Amino acid sequence: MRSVLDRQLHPAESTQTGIASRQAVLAAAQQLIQEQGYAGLSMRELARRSGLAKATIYHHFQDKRDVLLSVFEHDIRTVAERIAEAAATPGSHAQRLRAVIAAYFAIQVERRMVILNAIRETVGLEDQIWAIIRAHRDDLLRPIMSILQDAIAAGVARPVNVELAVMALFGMIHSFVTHRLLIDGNDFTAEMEEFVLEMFLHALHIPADRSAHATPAPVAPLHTTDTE
Amino acid sequence: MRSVLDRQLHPAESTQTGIASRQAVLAAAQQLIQEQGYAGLSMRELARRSGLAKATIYHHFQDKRDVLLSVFEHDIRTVAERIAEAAATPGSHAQRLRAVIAAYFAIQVERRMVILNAIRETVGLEDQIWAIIRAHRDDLLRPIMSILQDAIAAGVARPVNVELAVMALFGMIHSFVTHRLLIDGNDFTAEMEEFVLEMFLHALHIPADRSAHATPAPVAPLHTTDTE
Amino acid sequence: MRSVLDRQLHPAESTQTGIASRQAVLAAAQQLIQEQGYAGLSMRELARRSGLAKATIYHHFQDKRDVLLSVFEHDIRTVAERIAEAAATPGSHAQRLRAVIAAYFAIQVERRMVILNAIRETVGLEDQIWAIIRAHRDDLLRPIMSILQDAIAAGVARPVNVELAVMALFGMIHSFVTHRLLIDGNDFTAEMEEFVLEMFLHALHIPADRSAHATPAPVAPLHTTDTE
Amino acid sequence: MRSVLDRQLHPAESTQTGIASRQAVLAAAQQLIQEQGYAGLSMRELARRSGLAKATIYHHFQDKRDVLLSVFEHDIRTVAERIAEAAATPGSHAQRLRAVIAAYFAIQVERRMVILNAIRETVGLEDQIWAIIRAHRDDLLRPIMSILQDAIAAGVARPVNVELAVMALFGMIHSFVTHRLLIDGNDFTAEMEEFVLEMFLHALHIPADRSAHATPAPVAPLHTTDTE
DNA sequence: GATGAATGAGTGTTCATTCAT
DNA sequence: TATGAATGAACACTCATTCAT
Repeated sequence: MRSVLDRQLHPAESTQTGIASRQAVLAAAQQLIQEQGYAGLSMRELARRSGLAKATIYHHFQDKRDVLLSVFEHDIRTVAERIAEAAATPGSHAQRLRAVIAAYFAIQVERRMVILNAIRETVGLEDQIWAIIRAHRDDLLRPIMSILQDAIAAGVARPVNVELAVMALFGMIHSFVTHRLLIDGNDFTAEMEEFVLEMFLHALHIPADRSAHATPAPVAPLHTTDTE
Repeated sequence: MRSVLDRQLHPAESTQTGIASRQAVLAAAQQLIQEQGYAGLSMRELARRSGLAKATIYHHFQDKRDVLLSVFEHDIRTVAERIAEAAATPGSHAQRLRAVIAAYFAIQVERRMVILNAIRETVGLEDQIWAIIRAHRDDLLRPIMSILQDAIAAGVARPVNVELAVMALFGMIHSFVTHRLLIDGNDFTAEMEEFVLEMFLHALHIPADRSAHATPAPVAPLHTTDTE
Repeated sequence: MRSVLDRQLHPAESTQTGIASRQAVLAAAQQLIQEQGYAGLSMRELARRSGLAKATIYHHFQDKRDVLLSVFEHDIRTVAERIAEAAATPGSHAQRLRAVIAAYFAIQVERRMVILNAIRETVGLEDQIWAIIRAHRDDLLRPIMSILQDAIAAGVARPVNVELAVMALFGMIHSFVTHRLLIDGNDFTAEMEEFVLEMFLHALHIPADRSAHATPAPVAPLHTTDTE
Repeated sequence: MRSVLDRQLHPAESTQTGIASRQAVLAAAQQLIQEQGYAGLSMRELARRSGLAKATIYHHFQDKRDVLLSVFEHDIRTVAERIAEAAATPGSHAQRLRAVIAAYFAIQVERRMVILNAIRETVGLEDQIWAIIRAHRDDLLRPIMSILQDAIAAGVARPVNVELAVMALFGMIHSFVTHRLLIDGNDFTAEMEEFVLEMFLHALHIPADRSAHATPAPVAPLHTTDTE
């Protein structure tokens, strides 16, 4: 009966099968949310997909909210990891930003869902979701903010509010991802990545570094347990 | 029974009271969506708020989808009008962009809903919503694209894909609006508007024009019929 | 959608079929409660018995609480009527008390449920049930209290707190009814009635009047609409 | 797995902790029933309160029915003890009746539940509950019946069916307790006790004995194991 | 144009109980 | 003795929609 709201339990106490069931639910939930949005997450369907009885889900999670929050937290954490990884790419500021942008693009497209923007669906849940977001927002933004701070300190970028700059960067990416997923459908990812990078570099006066394209870290599918 | 999908009917056939009822439904729907998101739009509540019986709503709309689509179309049209209005502000390119940004910010905040991003909630409706968006996307983007094209033609801005640039601009704004509405709550609108404008101008190499702040067109509440 | 909590609607507005359905639900509910107690009143079963769909019940009643309260109020009102009727029997004080006792015995046995005592089952409902009980308690007690006041004024009975005396009378009857219904099963009603009357008359020093047995008013089944 | 229905097991087989667990369950059950009525006794909550796992309860009791019946039997036994104790008060018949009435009042109020009347909630359980009641009814009634028989034999009371008389007495008390607990809330216990005693004495023509108020035996909380 | 009545399918959640360990 | 895991059946209630009037 581990839950997002109940973290004091040590994770090793659960039996092997117990953990497996719990993760089966989370995996099914993640998949359902990707396919049908938050509103599409019905406990009935979740039970069907996870291969468990409805009542069994309630053995592992307090309620639907708890499932949702667990998925949400796991996801935001995974995204933060991916971004941090990409930001750690060696190379020039431009190269590192390119890697970050590519990674974030990849994650968003891969999941058909934009975490930060998808919040709006979850009206009655907002209070608890805020807490999770506030707790992880820094992890999400910090690696990129660091790059910008470095660049500014090095005199390579003009001085700006780096937090706002990163938010602006995320916004641009969201916009293109949404467009690609919902409107156009064609894959102009490479082109869009290039455009976003260029806009961002120009906005901050960072010189483009076209000598070599940084190879973005390969993006593993979410909810794989091997990286945890 | 006029509906979005049923436009061949001539508009004069409805009685005075008929039109009034239809608009009462639309107004109630718009209000409900703002308050509770798309998922919060239940026919029961819609009936209660509009003062009509549930069955009566089905006289004016084919089904819930039809109500949703009607609201959606009306809204996107209103937003397009506001943007066009703001883009028509006389002044330098920078001033006009400032007006556009301010207007878009105002609309989004005013409604607690970001149209383009909110689409994701409406899985299953997407097909029909796409049609509406595709039909109106140009109206939304064109006025701002024009400004950029002018600026580029005048040698004031560097040459870029103007469509992508406008999408990037919208994305940045969405990002800040979301943050303000859901995470922070404090009103840093002025600061954020300034930041977005500055980022965008720098990204396009458009010289800032601080001689005078363009006064954005006053934003009327949506769903007022007087402007139609 | 008339409900206990929603009395301002004028009763004539409902259609004939609407009223019929509402009463079918109330009748089924009354029957179920008799058979299985308050806890046995499931909406599922209520739908089955009343021949309506579950959702239809919610068209006529706000929720289960509303059904329960409606039945409860109707019942307590009916009991009050029966008692008032019996108390109006012409004859000596002893005769009238005998009539009242017989009537109350009959009602309780007929229904397998003792209203005033059965309250205890309805823990979470108590607040609203209290309101109904307080509103009707006087109607229940007053007719019998009148008999006692008359008897006291006439010097026939010793002076006592008549309200407490009537409560004591009800308590004795409940005790015997419970015993008969749940423990013994045999019908000693006549004997028990006689015993209760005798105890009560002695307790108040009212001389027994054995000249003629008052014929108790015939007890019609509850929930018949002809008396409303 | 000792249970009410399974008495052939020799009591010494249980370990010390086993007995403790069993009684923890009974104590929690008793408390839950007091607070929420019979319907409020859920195995889940029972597990939580008793500090045991749900499955463990099934080691000590066959099923929920068994728990209920065990509590019920323990309670009725305790009540019988208290009454016998009070009836053994030395003094006149009136004094002993006063002691009995006070004791019974105290028990009922203390528990917010009237055993004999509360049965009605437990439809479907009735068959087994009857058995318990029949087995203990005599223990409950006999001490008071004895007082009356003494009084009649001594020519102090008029001759009546003493069993019915005691049932009538219990009924009066239940009525006042119910009223106090559910309707009025104020504590008129002393006044009500006096009234009941007076009614009963008059009903049986037992002379009141106001020389000294018998001090009722102090009422210990139920489910204490020290008195067993 | 308007509505009360009605409904099947679905919502999330709790129930008492079983079983392998 | 003890328990985590699991479950089918039930729970009260809401959904968007239809239809006769």
